Amino acid sequence: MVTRNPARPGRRGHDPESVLSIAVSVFNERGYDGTSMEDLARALGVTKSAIYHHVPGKEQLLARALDRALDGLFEMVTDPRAASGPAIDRLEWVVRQSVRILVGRLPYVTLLLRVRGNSVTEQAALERRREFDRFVSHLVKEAAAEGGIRADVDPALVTRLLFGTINSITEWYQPSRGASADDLADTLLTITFDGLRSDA
Amino acid sequence: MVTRNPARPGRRGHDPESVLSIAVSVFNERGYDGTSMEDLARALGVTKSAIYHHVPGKEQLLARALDRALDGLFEMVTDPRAASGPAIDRLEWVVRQSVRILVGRLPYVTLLLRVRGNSVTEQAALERRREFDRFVSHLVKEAAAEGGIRADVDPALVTRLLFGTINSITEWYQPSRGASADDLADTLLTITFDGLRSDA
DNA sequence: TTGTTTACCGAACATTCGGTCAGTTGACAA
DNA sequence: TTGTCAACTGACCGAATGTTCGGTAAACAA
Repeated sequence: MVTRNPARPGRRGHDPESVLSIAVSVFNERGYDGTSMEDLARALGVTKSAIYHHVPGKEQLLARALDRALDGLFEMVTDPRAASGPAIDRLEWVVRQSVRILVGRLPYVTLLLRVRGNSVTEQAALERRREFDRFVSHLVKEAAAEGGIRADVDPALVTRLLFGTINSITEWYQPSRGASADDLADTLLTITFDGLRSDA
Repeated sequence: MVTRNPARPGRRGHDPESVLSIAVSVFNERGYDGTSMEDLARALGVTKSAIYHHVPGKEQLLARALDRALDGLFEMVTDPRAASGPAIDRLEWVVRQSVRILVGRLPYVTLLLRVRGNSVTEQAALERRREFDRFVSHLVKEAAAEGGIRADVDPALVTRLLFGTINSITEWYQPSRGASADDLADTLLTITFDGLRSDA
């Protein structure tokens, strides 16, 4: 049996992992459709054809990246901390955890949020994402029913705006500069749960 | 002098305006780079070459659409209602007005928010958008300095999250179903200014 | 009926696209 | 030194891309 050797023989250079991570960063700069295999090759410092030695093709590159984002989100759905306790507390945990995943897997989540369903790969990712949205939406409804969040706003609308706020982080966040994931989550929860206005 | 006659002679069919509006809706479905001139032709019910009778090319179509969104935003910057009074009130007005423009020019603003700078056209649009962001950012700083919004959060971060929330509306809003622009702005302001939590 | 204006078609264009393949290069182990 | 394995090159393919152009069809005015 051939086990993958970490220090394998042969020429050293790229492997599927490094190709993926560089490809995703280019996808996020120029957009998936706006990125050619030539663009990727240039960013990798190799020829176009070399990419096919590591990865079956462009769309597989996208599929692997999207799975990486979605797998993170679905770990949350099955976590016991999302299943018991007051809904408002579970919602807070899900929000905080979402920010953590978004920051921890920033390039992959960024790519996911820009998918529009142009291929079967993208449509499958969209469907998984919708499933996550339903999970969160249900949680917000519970929090509203338990009186944890204000009763004068539509829970479905709250869900959209709340996760719109979270997802917008991908538009500007840079891991090097700025706050950590936890600090960011703190600020976001303060604003969304207690409001911007002073006093209140 | 030749004035453009509204009921002009000749074969009736598309004009630059109808081409633009249909093109933008296709751009938003498939993404600008993911849309071919064939796609546009199919949506218009004509041949590829017919499009060039109305519009100089694909990129000009994008440029005109982006200007339509940006012109709306900059009308706000020069409005006297954004220049006098307590900063918190001006901020509230700008937020409400932003939602109105976003809803009123939904397809154009949606397109603008997805631009990443792949061409000079896109770069120019990004620069105008950054200028608008600076205007809003300054307003939030004023509101913080005047004590209108809470002092324990970074104004720059507040700006990003606040407009992240607003811009996320483009991800789901459908003019036919759901709330009007003003109702939507009311809910958004309630949540962002007073918070989700009940009581408070 | 004729002339003018506008909208459009169909064929072709140069270029770029994602992808294939046979062969070469370089690092390590034996 | 030789063999092996992975990484890579360069030439190439068919299809799709945005755009051009010469000619045509339809609506209106005269």
